[in-house]
Amino acid sequence: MFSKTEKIKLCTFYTFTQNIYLVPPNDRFRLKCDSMSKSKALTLPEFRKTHPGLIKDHKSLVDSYPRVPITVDCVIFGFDENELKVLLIKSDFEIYKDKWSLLGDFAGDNEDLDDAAYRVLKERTGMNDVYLEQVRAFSNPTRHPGGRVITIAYCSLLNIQHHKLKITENELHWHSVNSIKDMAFDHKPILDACYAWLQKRIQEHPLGFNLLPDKFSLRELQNLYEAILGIQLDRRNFRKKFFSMDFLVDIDEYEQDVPHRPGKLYKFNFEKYEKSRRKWTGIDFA
Amino acid sequence: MFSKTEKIKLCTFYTFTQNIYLVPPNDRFRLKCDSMSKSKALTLPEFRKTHPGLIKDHKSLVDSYPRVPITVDCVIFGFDENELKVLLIKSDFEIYKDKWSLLGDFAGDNEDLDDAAYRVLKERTGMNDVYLEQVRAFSNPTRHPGGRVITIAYCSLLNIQHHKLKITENELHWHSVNSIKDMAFDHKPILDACYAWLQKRIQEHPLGFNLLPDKFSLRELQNLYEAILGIQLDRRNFRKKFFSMDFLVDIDEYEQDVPHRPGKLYKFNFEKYEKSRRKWTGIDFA
DNA sequence: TCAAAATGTGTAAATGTTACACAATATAAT
DNA sequence: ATTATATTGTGTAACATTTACACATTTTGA
Repeated sequence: MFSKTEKIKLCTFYTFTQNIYLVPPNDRFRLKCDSMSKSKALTLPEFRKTHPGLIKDHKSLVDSYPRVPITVDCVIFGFDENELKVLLIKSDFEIYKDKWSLLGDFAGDNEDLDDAAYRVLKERTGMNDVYLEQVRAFSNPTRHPGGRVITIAYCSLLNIQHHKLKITENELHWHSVNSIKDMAFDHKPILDACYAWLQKRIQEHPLGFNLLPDKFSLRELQNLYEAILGIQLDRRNFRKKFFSMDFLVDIDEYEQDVPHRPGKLYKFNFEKYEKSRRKWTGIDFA
Repeated sequence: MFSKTEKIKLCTFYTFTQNIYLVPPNDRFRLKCDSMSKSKALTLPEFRKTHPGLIKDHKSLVDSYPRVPITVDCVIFGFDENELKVLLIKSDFEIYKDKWSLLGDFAGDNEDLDDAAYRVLKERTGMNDVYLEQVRAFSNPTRHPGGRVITIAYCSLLNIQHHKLKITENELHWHSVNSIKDMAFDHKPILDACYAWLQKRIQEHPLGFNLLPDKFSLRELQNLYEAILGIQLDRRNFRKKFFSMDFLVDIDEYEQDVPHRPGKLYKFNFEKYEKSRRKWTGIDFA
């Protein structure tokens, strides 16, 4: 990873450590043995004791594992009217009538979860070149009224204006993230987790560009950051910062149909970014 | 989350954005439709067309989902002899003879994944007050020779010297993280992912204290950071930084049995940290 | 008593962040 | 055409943080 003798700027290190927080071991991360639900199946150590011969047969071991229905749920974010939006669908379930739920589906028998999430995206939006990243698993045994289902949450970012975007089903709607009160299943906490994840991520990685058109003005970029982070930023400092990163390409075009002086349009230079990324010594947010 | 009108220091924001990187949509996050494995089961949209009546019955819907064996795998880190260590076990499987694997077990029928991971920790180490956090799911259909198994990776940090730590099974051993070449299953990439996760995390959160004894010297703390990040840090600046955070409690004790001037010992003040955390406006790495 | 090894401490230079104001440019209304 | 309106585009000084760096002190062990 890093050579032991290589020095890095403490700056980066410090800036992060200064914001350090810790979840005390007795709080969020406490042992939950007391409240643990008991499984009928043998644990692996038990299995090894009771089936000393079987352990070498990995197929029969796997066959002995309990099996759980697995779904993926996609939190699909878009940016429109200076608001962060999320694509939701009217719940299929009677008990969640009038509630909205995330776009999800079960994982196929031999399907990688990333593939399943891409499949959901493709089926629902028609788009196939979309930012997608796994966030985390939600596994509360009572999270689904139809029985035990584990879901893996994915966060997706797309340009709501993209010409390929086709929301055909009329039960699909974009919702302003801040206006959503409750949802079907545990989808509200899942959305919250993905939103918090996004807020953190766009400060470390230039994910935000996935929400914008190919060409964008700095005002749009700033609006995006302000909307997602829920803060206001100084225009001059914002511009200074992004220009100093030197990944914006001036394409010598201007906004059109705005009732004021039009701003310049830029593209994000992925290639340059990728190259310069490798040069960075020091801490690397891989 | 944040009030729209509330201003935050751009400082924090900038420091992060300057290290922004982006995974181009055509690379790591490209659509994988072409390589997708086909599932025999109907997808949810298909199901809704072919079973318009059934959709309201959530139990039969869930029953129609494919079921997958789920495991948790714990990457248990410790710190000893100025090296980051990980607790591994000799593989149970003939085909992985002489290879090491992570500590894992399947998830019980109605067991939350966090509970399953805590259970593994308790069974293997005897400890129950341990830092544990989910990292992510690994779901490659061919990752397990015994058939399709999805695993959720957890990262755990514990004090290797803790009096409650009891490694009873003699097939368990601590390994220097940097010395591990290959492992059973896909456990090496899982370990790598958790190590990268940890490197990032200890710069944002004071997780590192979980690896140290209750009382520690600043030299130990610095050794910890240097070992995990693989870098060297300036001693004076390191001390200055941690003192300025003001979460270290001087307990007026000193190292013993060291062949040189003994250093002062400190504790980490969790409570003070928790309190001051709430005061922070601006970006919050929740 | 001395050598060895580590602890403990402060400051100046460099860098990064913040706060802030006014001219320039386009549209819309008159 | 002229003017009002709205927004873009730009620089600098004060402040805060980070970095680089050296020597006296304390203990052990020879």
